[in-house]
Amino acid sequence: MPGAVPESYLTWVAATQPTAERADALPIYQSVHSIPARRIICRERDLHDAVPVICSGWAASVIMLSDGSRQILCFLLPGDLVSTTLLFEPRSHCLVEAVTDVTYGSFKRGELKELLLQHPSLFDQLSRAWIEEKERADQLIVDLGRRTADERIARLILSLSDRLARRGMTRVDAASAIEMDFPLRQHHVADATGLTPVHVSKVLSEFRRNGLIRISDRSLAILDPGGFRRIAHMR
Amino acid sequence: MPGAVPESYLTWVAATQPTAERADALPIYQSVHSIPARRIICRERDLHDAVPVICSGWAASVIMLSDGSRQILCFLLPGDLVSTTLLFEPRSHCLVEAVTDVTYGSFKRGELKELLLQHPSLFDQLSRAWIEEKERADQLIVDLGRRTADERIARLILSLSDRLARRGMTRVDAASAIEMDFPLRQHHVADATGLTPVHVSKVLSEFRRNGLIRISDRSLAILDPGGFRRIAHMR
DNA sequence: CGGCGACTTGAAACGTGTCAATTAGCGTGG
DNA sequence: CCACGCTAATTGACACGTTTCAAGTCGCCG
Repeated sequence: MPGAVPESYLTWVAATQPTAERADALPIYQSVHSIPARRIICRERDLHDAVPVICSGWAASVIMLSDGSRQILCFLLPGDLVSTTLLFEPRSHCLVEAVTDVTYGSFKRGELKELLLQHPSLFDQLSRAWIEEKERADQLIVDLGRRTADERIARLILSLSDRLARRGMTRVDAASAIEMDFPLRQHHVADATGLTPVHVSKVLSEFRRNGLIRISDRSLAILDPGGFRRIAHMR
Repeated sequence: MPGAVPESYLTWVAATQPTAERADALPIYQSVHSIPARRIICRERDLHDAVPVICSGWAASVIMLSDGSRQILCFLLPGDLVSTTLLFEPRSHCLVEAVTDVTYGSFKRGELKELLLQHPSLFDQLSRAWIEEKERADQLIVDLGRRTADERIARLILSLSDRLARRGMTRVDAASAIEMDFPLRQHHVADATGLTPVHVSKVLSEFRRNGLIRISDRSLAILDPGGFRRIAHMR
């Protein structure tokens, strides 16, 4: 069960339940919650003694500025810990917001900490989550600091499609186009890439005109993965 | 001894040496190294079984792009772990480069991991380092995504001055100007803020013209801390 | 039917990048 | 001692990418 999908919450459960009980009997979760789209899961400076893990749906961690502009730090997909720092301190330093309807489970921090010290495999898994979280943050820094709007947007889409693929949440069709659910509004893309919604619209239109992607009805297809990756990486 | 200076390597030593031995007898370090300015401390994809901690001097972790441009992820000051991810995996995903002459000590990862599990206080200290590293990365994301050149540069300077102040490495003069050593070249500032060296020069000149800062001989003074902070935060 | 949010499109403004010329400082070697 | 070449920094003119502003479409829901 574990292994192939490092970020899956099933993996978390498997690691904390070495007796191989079923994933749907989740005594490790303190509780499971449902949140409708656009609602806030936790506020910055809120205190929580529980660590949320996304079970279904998409969410975003966001930092708000005093002038009303927003920066999305990362999108949270099913299986993601909301933030590894929440394992160590109860205060979240950013807002977590549901993009779609979301369900999430919560670990009690205290219990988790004990388990952590007892189960080396869980410890390793946590380290991997930490490393991955940090590497994504660093990549975003490079994207925002040194890449054009086209590159930023293409890389956001590709990074999401890679993360979804690892969860088995993408389809590849006959023409080898990669298709996935894509619930983000253009303002989400703008907030994540440091651009304006207007410019995001222009870039996506350009991508569409060039036959690179197709977007319809909250789903996105990468029609030319090779060409799209080329746009994403090179200057 | 510990407490007040969370990032100081003295703190690290104190925590790993609860018998209160002197900091200059460092059996915990596998070794201590000296590196001249501009030289590389570790390369991306290098493997290391040791975790470096800066003892003196400034360094930078850098990501290089294929077109030759660079993004600095963070500056490393005395007492900083080069990266908390190195505690968990031997592969560094970015370049670490000495800005000034640097000395650094190395922990053996294996030994450190054992100590970590035995000493809860060391564990807490590590969590704090981790949280701080992540918060700085997230702030940089916001700066690069949502702030102007003036703001980015002012915030870089202020963040460095705050970190130095916590180490007792700043002076405050009669006119309450904050003074510090500032070994960065303008291209370092450019690589850290996602700007070009030319534009950095223009912004710094503007700051100087407005009496906000003074730069001379590798040292920087914030002449008007209030005004400077105002530029840094507000729109 | 009216209103609202998401998206599109075009024109103009603005911030930052690029290019080029110039100066200053510094270590090296003749 | 000076000439040389190097790197760092400065400055101005211009180009380019992105933002801002505005108007307009479309689909959806009350």
